[in-house]
Amino acid sequence: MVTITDVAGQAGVSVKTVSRVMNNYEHISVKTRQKVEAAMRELGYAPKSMARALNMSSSAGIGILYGDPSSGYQARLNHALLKQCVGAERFLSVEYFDEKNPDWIGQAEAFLDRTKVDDLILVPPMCDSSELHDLFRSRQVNFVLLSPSSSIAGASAITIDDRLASRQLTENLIGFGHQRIAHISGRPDHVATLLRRQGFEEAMLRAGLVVPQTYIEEGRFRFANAAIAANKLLSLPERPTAIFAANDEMAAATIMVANQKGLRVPEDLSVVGFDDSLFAQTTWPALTTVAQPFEAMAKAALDLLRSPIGNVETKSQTLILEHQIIDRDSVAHAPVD
Amino acid sequence: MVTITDVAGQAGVSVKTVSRVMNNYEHISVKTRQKVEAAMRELGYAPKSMARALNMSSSAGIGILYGDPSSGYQARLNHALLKQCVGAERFLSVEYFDEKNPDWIGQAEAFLDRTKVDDLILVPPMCDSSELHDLFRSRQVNFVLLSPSSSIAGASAITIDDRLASRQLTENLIGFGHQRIAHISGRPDHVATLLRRQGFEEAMLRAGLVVPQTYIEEGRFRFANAAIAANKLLSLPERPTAIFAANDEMAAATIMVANQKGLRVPEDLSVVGFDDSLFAQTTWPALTTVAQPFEAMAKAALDLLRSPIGNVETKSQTLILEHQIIDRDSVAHAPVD
DNA sequence: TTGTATGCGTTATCAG
DNA sequence: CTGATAACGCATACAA
Repeated sequence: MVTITDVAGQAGVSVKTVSRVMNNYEHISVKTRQKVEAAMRELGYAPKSMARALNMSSSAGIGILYGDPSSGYQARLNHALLKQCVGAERFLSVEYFDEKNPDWIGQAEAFLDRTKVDDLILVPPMCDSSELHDLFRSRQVNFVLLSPSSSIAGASAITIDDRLASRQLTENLIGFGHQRIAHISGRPDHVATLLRRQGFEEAMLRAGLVVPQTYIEEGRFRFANAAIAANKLLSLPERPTAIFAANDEMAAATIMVANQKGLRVPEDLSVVGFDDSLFAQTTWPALTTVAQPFEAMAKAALDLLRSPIGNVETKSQTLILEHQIIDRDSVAHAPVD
Repeated sequence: MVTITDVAGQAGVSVKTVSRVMNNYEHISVKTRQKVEAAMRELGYAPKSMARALNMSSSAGIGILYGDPSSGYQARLNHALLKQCVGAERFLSVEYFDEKNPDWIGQAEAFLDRTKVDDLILVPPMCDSSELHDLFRSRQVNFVLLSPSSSIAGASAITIDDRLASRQLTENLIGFGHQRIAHISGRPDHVATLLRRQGFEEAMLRAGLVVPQTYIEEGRFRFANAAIAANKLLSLPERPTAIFAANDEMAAATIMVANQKGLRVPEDLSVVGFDDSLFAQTTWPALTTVAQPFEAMAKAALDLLRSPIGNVETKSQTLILEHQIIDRDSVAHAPVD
């Protein structure tokens, strides 16, 4: 096992200097830094989080409470976080948080006691519980919210602009000449649902396009519900030429229904989704959608967490990260009647 | 923060004695033990796992190295493992293992040094590297293999019977009167690919059914490749009435292609997949497939790990867990010509 | 800009 | 059966 002392020896410097390099201290000569970094590489040195945690009197762990085990969102977020953690010499304590168990506080306390993490990342729906916020504050643990419903005073949050993204996606469709655009929305109890729908309507309004009542159907973010919704939409006398589904899973359902009805995508019907999930690439044609910047979110989360909680009056910022519209093959010019 | 020293002071004994009590050592007087336990309770003492790990150079962590971040397999496995860990007072150290970085040994050593786990769970493709096995053995870390290519001497493994499952799935199809059954296989470098194909052929052989060369296409486990394969299959003069895809993703592609060609599933074409992944439930009709027993696998893995490595001659068992055929809606009686 | 000495909370050694 | 003291690997006053 190679320790910091070995590296110091190899580089011909003291352990403290090596420590400085690792924690990228300010005042250090470039030459020394390079020497140390070379030594670390040669020896294949990896700092031990345990030892480090010991004298920093806080575990290097970052806790993350997730609720929905089946969501690809979580898997991708974890992956991004994991990669960041390696670079930051930290580790992830992932915890399944049973949403159905009403005693959220109890679950959270048990988790804290067990893992001793003092940094937490909260995703929906846990990120919206003020009881949880209070608990964490009283126990002095830092936390950042990912895509919370609303910004919480005194808590940092990271999100993307769902509404803007949806508007852009819709404008994209409009740019292709579409005028009859329908929307399949998500679960009514989810903020993103509202935001995405608003973005859609905003784009339509700006373009002077009308959205008939019948052009908005609820899909609850689920494949099965969306299939029913798409069926209704595509059976309308004035059939839409494009459908914006509030997530990829529902967009996939839409494509499938279109196929069943003998409609070609994108020639007869353009479809866009949201999330850039696995579905977006495993559907044919591949889906035009919007990607959340998981890597950036993970990095931002770690950065936000790094700044110590300090005084309660601490500046708590809400970061709005840039999303990305992914153009693939599910959109084409509106068919001429 | 209350430390072992505080407890020692309160109980009027030495720190070592407290340590002994915590690790329930043999030779200790009942009276002393009670004194110490009382002190621990009064002070609300909780041992710091970090300090312990530092000294013992081993943590309560279970390491798991995963390669493919996009696989739903990993997410489901992690979830199952996580739930088991909570009950067992252990924790999971999930690590992304860059398959493309050729220095597997280096990566693994760094991980071991950093986390000090001495229990490891290996999934494909890492589970098949004998270099890795040697490393772990030399460092005295326990490991269990999940679905390895072949059983490794001196290593415990957990798997399901891919061949049997495939045979049953195929027999299921045959039971519905299908005779012209085609197969879309996986990546040629993956064992499961071979096993699943063998199971398929075995069932056909037993039923006295022939499998023309043209009825086997390679899909590489990927949606896009499978779509091409399905297209070929469904364009054959003697079109198959059923297709067994070696995983759900490819089965989903098959259904999509069928739809595009105006074929109804399952009326005109029956389709089965493998894995019971997200795709199985988000395809229409829902897929008949085989489910891996993730919960049982996780439990078995922890059990196997619990038994100490002890002597090298230790019994290393290979557990073959029961899979489950999930009957959904993608299979129907063969159409009459 | 860099090095020396000390401590973090726990377990292990080896003596009593 | 029990206790003083040295590790474990790293960070940080304090000094140079």
